[in-house]
Amino acid sequence: MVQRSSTLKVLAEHLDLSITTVSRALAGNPSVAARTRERVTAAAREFGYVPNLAARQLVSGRSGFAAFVLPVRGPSYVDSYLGEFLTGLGEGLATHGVDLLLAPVQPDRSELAVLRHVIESGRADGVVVARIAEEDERVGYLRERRVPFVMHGRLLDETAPVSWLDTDSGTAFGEAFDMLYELGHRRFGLVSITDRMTFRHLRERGLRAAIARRGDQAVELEVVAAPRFDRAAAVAAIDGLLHGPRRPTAVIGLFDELALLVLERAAHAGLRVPHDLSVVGFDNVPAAAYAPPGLTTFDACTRRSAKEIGEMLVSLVEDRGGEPLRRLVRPEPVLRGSHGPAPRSERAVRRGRSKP
Amino acid sequence: MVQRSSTLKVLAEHLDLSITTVSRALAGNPSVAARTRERVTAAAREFGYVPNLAARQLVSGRSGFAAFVLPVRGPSYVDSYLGEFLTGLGEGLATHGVDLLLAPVQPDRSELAVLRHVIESGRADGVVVARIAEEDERVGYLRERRVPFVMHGRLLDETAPVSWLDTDSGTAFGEAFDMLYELGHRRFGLVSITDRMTFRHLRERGLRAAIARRGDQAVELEVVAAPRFDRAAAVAAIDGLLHGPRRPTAVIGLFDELALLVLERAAHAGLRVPHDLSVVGFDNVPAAAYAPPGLTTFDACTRRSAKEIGEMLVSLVEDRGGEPLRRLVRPEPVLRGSHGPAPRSERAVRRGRSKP
DNA sequence: ACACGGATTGCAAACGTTTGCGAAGCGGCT
DNA sequence: AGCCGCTTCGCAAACGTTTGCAATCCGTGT
Repeated sequence: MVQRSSTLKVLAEHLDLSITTVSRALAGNPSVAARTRERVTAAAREFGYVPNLAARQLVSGRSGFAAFVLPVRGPSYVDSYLGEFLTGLGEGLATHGVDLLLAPVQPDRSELAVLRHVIESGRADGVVVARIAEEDERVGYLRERRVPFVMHGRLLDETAPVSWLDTDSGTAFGEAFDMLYELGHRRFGLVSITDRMTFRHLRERGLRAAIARRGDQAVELEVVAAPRFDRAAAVAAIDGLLHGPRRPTAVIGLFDELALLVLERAAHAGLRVPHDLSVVGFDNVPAAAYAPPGLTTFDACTRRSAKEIGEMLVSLVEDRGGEPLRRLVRPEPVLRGSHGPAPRSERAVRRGRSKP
Repeated sequence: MVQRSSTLKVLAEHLDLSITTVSRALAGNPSVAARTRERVTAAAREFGYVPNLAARQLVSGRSGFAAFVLPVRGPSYVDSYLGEFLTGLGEGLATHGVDLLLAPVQPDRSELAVLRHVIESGRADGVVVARIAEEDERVGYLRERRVPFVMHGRLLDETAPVSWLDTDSGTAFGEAFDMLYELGHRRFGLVSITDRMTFRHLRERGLRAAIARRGDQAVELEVVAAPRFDRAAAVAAIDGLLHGPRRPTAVIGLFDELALLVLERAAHAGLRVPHDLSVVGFDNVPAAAYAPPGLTTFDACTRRSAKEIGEMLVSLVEDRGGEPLRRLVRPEPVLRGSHGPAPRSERAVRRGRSKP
């Protein structure tokens, strides 16, 4: 074991004081004389005293940890989400002296089992949960167990008394549609996923709501989907969309990774972006800036969001039983080169059809 | 506080046994009767008992944590390093039941101070350190304090008895040179950083060694550098290289971020890659695949490396005082479109000059 | 002289484990 | 009957804190 650092007992003996007084002096308790406090703090500094946090936790019941369960990921991914998220979370927690507990999930265990262990063993005071599924057993457990937690993302049930921060991607998808509609597009494609994540639902809903608001019967929307991390299936779905009978002039990816794939398949099919096809994504991953002609997308502000999530969690842990906290952050549109006016021919066709 | 989960005391009372026996039964101690052990495990399962780890740590002296200090980062970066690294680390630690402690550094504190606190407070049994500087105070502290730790990267002093895993980027840079030389390139540029990180040194050295091995006086190398996260300075340095009197035909970036910037500035200067200029990077960040014509680079295998680092750290913590562990992983070349034969004109000029 | 009150300090319990050592029970042997 | 040894279990200390309560000291007012 690492050579133990100085303890209260050592300090107390050296100062000829009781452990109690030393403890109180360091805690800034006003009942200890100013002179004594000075002696104690001086000695503590000299001895390099740092309190043992396990011991403190045992009596205080607080661990000073916020937990995050490390998602199990496929072999590879074009995604800086995790790094940005954890960086932000760290920023949000740092100011309150809270550390981050990253619990990896062993191959044979479920994410819920890991979460349970972290909580029941008293390792963490609060939890942050990302990638919310429509039926999320983790959320169910945390609520029942009355553990302070904050979700990155929302539940479908808006009335549930839970704390969350979400990027308003529904509205963003609506904005994307409006922008593309103004540019003359009428035939839309959406590349989605089959996984039952709430964000899929919210984004599709946002898009459909915007379409409905417009009230233009000429607007068409074709939705294709593939399992989240199944690249081959996504390629097949996108190719189906691009080579279908009524190829859309504008395709929206549920997130950048899919939109980038659309860019790739479009190039492969000889389609020029944005001349023949407009493409819009969501997230603003780094690669979006590099893929020609530059992917138009929305910045999810992951890092900033995570920072706020950290702060929310801290305040949740401090005053238990308070009202749940909610926060909707507005994603920033990032206009690059992958969107443009609908192809002339299409516009002509449309006009032709709309006045027969 | 979170409602406490069941304790040994509760179990003991319920089973009419002593705490000692219950503890031993759950630990699989053979001195408890088989029948008793069964009763205990059954009750433990029924009560959902999970041992309090703070209490266990207090007596065992082990926290079950590996610590990683969250680097403070600039406002943005094209980098998936952190996410991949932590994912891999999690994988390496998970099988041994070790959790990851991510310590964020408060704005007014140094990274070393955070590390000190984590260690002295007994929060972690071991540490992993990345981004090794030539003079690294963190490493100095950990060695002196005899804390088990593993570095991602190396010290310049090869003889120091410390554990590390590093990607052999020096050799990779040599390979890059050899490949480009075979393609006819003779005038090389290296875009480096001014920060005194050991990997800068190793990569430059690897490149220079390969040049020396070749023993061709016609080979030229111009090195430019900028502070690590200063994009404007990097742009200026690269532009200087590209518009200098003896523009290189091949430019190597110390890492992908710089190589991608070279691609950008080359396009800006009207240079075609790889026709007029070859560019090679290192790391294989996701964006490298998207930036046209595809950045030729080396895969740093971050995730796999991190997994091994996790395993190394675990074995280091288990048997203290063992020999330091070292591991050099060979980076995979990823050949894409950004390298090619040296421009014809250049080759002609070279031939002309070499036989006057 | 005595009581009182405020300032300062210490005692001891508690948090939930692990573990060295001793005790009890019991069967078999002499 | 007495002893031994094995199996099974419990007592109590220890890990390093925090904290309610009591103790001490000292000065002041009556």
